Amino acid sequence: MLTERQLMILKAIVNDYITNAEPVGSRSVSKREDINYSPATIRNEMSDLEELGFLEKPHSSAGRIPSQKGYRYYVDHLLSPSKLSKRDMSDIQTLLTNRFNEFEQVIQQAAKVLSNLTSYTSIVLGPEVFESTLRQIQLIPISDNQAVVIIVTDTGHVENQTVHFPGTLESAELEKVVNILNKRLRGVPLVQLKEKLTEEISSILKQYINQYESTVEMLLEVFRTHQNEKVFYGGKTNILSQPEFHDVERVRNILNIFEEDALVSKLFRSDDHGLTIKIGEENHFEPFADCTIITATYSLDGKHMGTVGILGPTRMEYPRVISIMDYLSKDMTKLLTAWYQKNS
Amino acid sequence: MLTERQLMILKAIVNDYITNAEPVGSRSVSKREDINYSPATIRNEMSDLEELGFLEKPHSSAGRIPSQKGYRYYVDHLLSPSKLSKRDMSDIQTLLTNRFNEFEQVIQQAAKVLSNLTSYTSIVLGPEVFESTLRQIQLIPISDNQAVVIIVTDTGHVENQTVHFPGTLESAELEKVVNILNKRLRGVPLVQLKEKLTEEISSILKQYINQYESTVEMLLEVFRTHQNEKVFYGGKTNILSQPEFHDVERVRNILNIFEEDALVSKLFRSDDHGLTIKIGEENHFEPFADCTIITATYSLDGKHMGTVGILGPTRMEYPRVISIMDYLSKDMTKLLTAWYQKNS
DNA sequence: GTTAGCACTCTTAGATGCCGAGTGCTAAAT
DNA sequence: ATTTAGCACTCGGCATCTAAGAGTGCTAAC
Repeated sequence: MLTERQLMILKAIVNDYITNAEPVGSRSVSKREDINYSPATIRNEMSDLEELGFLEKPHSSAGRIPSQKGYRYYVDHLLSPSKLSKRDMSDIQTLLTNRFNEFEQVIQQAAKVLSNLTSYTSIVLGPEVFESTLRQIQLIPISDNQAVVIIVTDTGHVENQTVHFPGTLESAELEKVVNILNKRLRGVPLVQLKEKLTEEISSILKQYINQYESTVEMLLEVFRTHQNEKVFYGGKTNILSQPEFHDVERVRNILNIFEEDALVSKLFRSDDHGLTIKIGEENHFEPFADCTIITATYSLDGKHMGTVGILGPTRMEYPRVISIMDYLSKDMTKLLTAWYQKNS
Repeated sequence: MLTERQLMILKAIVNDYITNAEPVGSRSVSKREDINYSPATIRNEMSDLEELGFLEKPHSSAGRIPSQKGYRYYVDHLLSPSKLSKRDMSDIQTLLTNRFNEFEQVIQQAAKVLSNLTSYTSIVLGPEVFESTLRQIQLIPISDNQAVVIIVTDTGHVENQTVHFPGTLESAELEKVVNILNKRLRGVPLVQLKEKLTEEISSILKQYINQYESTVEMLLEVFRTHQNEKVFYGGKTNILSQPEFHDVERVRNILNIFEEDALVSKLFRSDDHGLTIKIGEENHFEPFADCTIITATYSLDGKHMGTVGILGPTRMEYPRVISIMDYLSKDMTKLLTAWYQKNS
């Protein structure tokens, strides 16, 4: 168990290191207003804190920096959540009062605001596909042998896809197909579409449609392509302005990750409601060994919808970022609810 | 006018510098098999070439490196186009034999192949909006007050957009609107849609549709949002592996540009048929002051469609990149033509 | 016209030494 | 029993110096 004084010192060191990015020495700790001990006393405590694993030394005659365990303890027990500044709040509000037609625009905006406010990199995941269900499906022929399939989900997400198309299918038949699909598939989760198609629909289609085989094949093709949830970024290169990421090689590794949306989506998805903080190796991902990821979820009727995330150095402005993320994710939930009521 | 020998030397220096990224000295030039002069002679010639502006010295006792003018001369007069290796050709072919439904998939793939083969960053611009015309427009209501508008262009590009929608419009009326639009707007360049709508269509709609005002407004909204041509990237971070871009600040400037598709599209668009090479300041864009951009266009029936581009250091493997770009752009044209014939 | 020779320049890498920040320990002060 | 002052010690960072090496430019000889 840490003593009161050790807590004060640990907190002081983390705060100091977060803002200055430089090892903190005993002298500078002892100079703080709320701490009235001599450097020597601080030194002894720091030595103990190091032994306990909360601090570490870059080298023998430097100050101390927080270890991963130190950050973790700080986040769990020491952190005093900062009040959002008026400015920050109004920035977020501005974003959310913008007119928008598609929910994606909000998500996009959210990513932008988040990275601007924090100067870290933001990642916002759109509604997760496997959660959403089909609201409507449409087939529009655009040439002799091509058609566009439009899928609208219950979350208002619209997706289109061009497919090869049995040219011989007549428009009357086509309409029949669309009607059957809409009747039978409305409300079905996207991930189950394929299954449902083979099990139920295909036999029904057989009754009504001549070209049923090629039609089913086409639909399978549509449903197969696993529609990944979209990923939106803000401030991809912000990480470059952090002093600990001045090494080109390391930066490259991280930037490359952003090119693979599927991977990013896996790394950042969070299913916990509320805030999740993963520090350094807690991410279980080598390139993020000295990064912290903070995620929060936004939801609809208590149903988890998507994730907003921040990627920064472990030396992150935790209090500020946490407040911002909390505020933003809650506002997104509100906005989403309002939007959904209006358009459902 | 440069002498034969000066040409040889200039060429040798550029080639050497391109591969080794280090200033070239007189000794190493004189060691080349095709050059049989002593270092001293080479030195004199190099001194002359410097005076003429084709070479420069990083500092007084280093070798020479090509100046921008030197690269330009090299590209214009000295460059011997390299035969594509079997391997490269087959890589490109593989890409182009992939099945694909949308032309965008080819473009995406092209960007990937291009960056893989060259290890520079590739930028491929999709068909330019202001060139393409409307083939078909569709309106699909998806809720009481929302609809999806689908626009299909003559190039097979499909675009969807969600709009607010006068809820009172009945489906019979809706159909009428769609019919009128398709009849009147087919073949009209996308950029002229707005104009055409206000000048012609709106009065026609007035005759048939009750809710004509809000409908026109909605359509204007759709046509207003300038649908930017899409930009596809390959190897965004490749630039980081070039030794001349090991400075984080400069790299950041360049990477940030990639976040603004509109800007990239402006910088890389090329209207010339064939290959364009812009070296350093020829780009008239400060962050690209030591970059070379090579672009080539792909087309359809001789009509310019889009651009493939490469961004690398001025010290670029010109012969190889040029061959690859030439080959790829021609193949894309071929593929596009075939695809278009099949699907028009 | 070409080249060998040589003095000169300038970068780079290592070595050296010093400064300052910071520690750890001990012994004195509270 | 804490706390603190004092002091020796450590180590990175910085500036200075040196030697090596690569390359040039000039001159004089071929």
